[in-house]
Amino acid sequence: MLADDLAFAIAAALKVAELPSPPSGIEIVPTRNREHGDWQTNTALILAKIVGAPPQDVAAAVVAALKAAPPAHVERIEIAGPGFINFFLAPTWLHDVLRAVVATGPNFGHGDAYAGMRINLEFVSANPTGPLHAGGGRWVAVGDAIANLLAAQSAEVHREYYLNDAGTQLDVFAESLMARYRGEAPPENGYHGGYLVEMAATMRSELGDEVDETLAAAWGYRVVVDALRDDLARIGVHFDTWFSERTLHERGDVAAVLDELRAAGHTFEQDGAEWLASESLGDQRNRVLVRTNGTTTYLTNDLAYHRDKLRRGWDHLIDIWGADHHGQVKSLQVGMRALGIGTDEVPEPEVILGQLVKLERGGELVRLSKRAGNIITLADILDDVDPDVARLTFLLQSIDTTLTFDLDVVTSQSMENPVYYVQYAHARVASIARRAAAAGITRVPLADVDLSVLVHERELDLLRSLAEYPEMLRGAAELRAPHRVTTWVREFASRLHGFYRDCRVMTDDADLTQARLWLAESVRIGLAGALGILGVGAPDVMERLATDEEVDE
RNA sequence: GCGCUCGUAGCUCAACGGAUAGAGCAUCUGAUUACGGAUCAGAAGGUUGGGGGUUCGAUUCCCUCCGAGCGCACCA
Repeated sequence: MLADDLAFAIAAALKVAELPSPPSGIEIVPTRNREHGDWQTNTALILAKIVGAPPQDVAAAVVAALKAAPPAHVERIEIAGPGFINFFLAPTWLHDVLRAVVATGPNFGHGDAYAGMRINLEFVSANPTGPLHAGGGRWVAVGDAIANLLAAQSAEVHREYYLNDAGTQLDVFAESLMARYRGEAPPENGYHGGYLVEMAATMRSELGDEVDETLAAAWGYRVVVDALRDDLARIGVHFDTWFSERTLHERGDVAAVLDELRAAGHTFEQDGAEWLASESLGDQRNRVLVRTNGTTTYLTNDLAYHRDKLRRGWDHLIDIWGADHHGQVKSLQVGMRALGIGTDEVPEPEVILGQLVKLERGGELVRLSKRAGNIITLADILDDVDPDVARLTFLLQSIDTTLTFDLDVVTSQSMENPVYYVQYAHARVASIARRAAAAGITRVPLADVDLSVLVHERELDLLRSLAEYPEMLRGAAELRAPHRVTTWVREFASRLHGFYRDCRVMTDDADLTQARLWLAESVRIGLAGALGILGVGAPDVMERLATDEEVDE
């Protein structure tokens, strides 16, 4: 790609100018402002400090050497601002981009930043005590997209769901289910959701009138897990492993972890409980490992769980958690360190924290609590909107920001969702191809097409977006920021719509038609690729909106 | 009180430490005998919460203050 050519040329120029090769911090990137050319580098600004010369002088020396052996496509090189070196390129460099997109196909933009890395990505992992709530959809969409991003950088990615099926929450759940089964109200601290009433009725019809608590717990657990799986399937997310916490207890993994922590001298007894001396390791405070009643805490079990993931061969562990769990991050990492994990070879678990979702309806905040029972589930959302709409809505903004999910806007006014804007772009491109085929116009091999006719700003903008796509994907993967893909694809779709408006593909000019058909094909690849990362469909046709008149009839 | 995260246009949000901070919505003004108008073009809108600091350069990094969300269990 061009960036490599420029980097190579700059490195060579530095040698000629007898300047040191710069350390990290140099960038060779597309300009944001067209007036500054097509690509820019801050090489001279970085080097100036090292060699103790004015940036302008350093830039002048580099540019002189560059001009002696200009990289391909470069028409003009300028020094501007505090010492930027700006490259003005012939449009031919973008025609190369088009060829690269078509040659690579669906995997265009993918990289190898994480080649050889075996990543276990755990996300959602909602307690099996009820249906997924609407806000949890954020982790479904974000987790799946991050998995796609990592895989696009050649990592082997394993999607995992952790079922907390051994704790007291499940007991409380079973008690609540039994209470409903007997026609009573759930216990004070139990689950009051209406779904338990329905479940209890189903249980009675399936299992009869002689159900005891043990049977109810087993049956309820199975039903809830099946429901979780179904909801996830509806939105198109598949987990490779559903890991049961019970396994850890049954196999003795939890006991083994405790023994190791004791042997390493990281535990102590106090107030009848056994503690992890985590404060001395950097945690906010010490944490209980074994309660007074002899049972282990969530932390102890989680340590055993994460170590199991490593033992299963995953060398990089990533958890996606809601911000309400941020207090546990340090405990987990410090605990793993106490187990001797968290070395240079084996990094400690990485935790991606995401801010919570705020649900609104009619401008009013909707308070959600699985226990209180006033839940709005992900299934409720999917009853009203297409999974694509739900997914993109969750992927519109950075996970560092609180997401306000307005149920009225997303459902009743769903046509305003940007997903349609982007999908429409894809449908338009597909439509062009259909029209061409219907008119008997077929694309000749790309090698035989003269792309130099693609000089319209609309055309070049599309190709510029495609040129930036690989670097955008890499950055989104590294930052675990799928919303960057959303931002990119919205911009790209906007450029397609602009192109569509100003540039007719099929004209009497056969050469131009061929070039634009191939441009359309490269755009299709880019749109489909980005939407694929996001887990959003790229339809060839879209149902026409009903007009007001049609609605009236 | 302590900790984590956040604060950008009227609203919702973008912006690898880079040049003149960008989109959408809302507001105003325009565009369609053509490949799907679910579209496009333009205008207006900003002291990036306040104040310091580092840097050639700060929305971005550091300190401090203000404000918001979330944590601070022998629940998960």
